[in-house]
Amino acid sequence: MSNSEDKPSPPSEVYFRLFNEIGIINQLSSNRAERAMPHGLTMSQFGVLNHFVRGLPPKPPLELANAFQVTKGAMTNTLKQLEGKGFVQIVPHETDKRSKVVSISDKGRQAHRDAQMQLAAQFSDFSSAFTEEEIAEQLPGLEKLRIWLDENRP
Amino acid sequence: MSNSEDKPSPPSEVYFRLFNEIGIINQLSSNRAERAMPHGLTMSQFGVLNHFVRGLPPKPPLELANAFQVTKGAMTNTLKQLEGKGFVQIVPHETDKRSKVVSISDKGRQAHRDAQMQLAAQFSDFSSAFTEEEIAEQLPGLEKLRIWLDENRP
DNA sequence: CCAATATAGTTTAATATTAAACTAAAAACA
DNA sequence: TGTTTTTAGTTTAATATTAAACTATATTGG
Repeated sequence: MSNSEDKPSPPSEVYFRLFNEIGIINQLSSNRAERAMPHGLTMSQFGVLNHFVRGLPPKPPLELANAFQVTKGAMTNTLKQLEGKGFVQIVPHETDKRSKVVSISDKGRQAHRDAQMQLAAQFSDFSSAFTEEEIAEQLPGLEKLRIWLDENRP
Repeated sequence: MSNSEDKPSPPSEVYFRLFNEIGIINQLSSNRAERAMPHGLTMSQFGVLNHFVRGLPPKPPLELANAFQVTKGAMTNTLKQLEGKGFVQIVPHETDKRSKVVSISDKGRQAHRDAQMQLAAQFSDFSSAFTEEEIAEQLPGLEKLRIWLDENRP
């Protein structure tokens, strides 16, 4: 819809198109994913559950904020919601009284499983349309971009 | 940061990682781009200017909302800002009195040029790190994804 | 040891966005 | 033709997010 012209591009055009495509894919896929979320989870909340489900150890809110590249205030809000639903525990840090430690609860793990089921259903047509190999081919290039952008934040 | 484990993935894991990588790249690149924006432009506002600068003809707000996949209300807001800055004109539709027609102004074209300059500067280190060929290789795969997701919105 | 500075988390005000209600005009249809 | 239903745009209330101010604790450096 937005643009499919074949004009000879000025040099920087290729970079622009890269981020444009990625932006559109992100919007379309996020829209899909959000519709699938159970338990009134937002994508931000799901992201936190996912983080811990992947085996990463309990950690303070600030580390989570950094990992997800949001402000401390945003993470305060996200964690408040998750705690309210009983999906995470938040306890004082043992030695540093300024800090806290967040960990996932059994209820949180179950909610994450539910969410994964819904996601799989919501994206079943997608996974029929694209083979795993086809997708896997894209990953290294994207990872390289992601790593560079992460390590060279302005 | 978020995850670099090498466990044997369950089938759907590849798809998940695809959208995860894309989400992170989008966030990092949007962050960069937003910092570069002059004239108090948001990315949404820049998107509208960019649309018209690419030679697309004047069109009603609803078509813009659809093109950018935002609600009519969001587009009302974006256009109000752009009109306030004098970067677009909004006139009544000739025949359909419910509708309006949006077009870019000379001031809007200049603002877009300014923005492009700033963007080029903000991403100069990126374009040093990745050749055009390298990026161009990624585009067809991404386009295919974008087109499928666009044509198969749930 | 104490004062200055840095850090973790919360709160506040502002903003962009969405879904839904609303208004006005056009299209369908009977 | 006149009534019903769609459609274009705006407005409203709710929410997620950010930047900045603020509080409490930790660290650093005389």
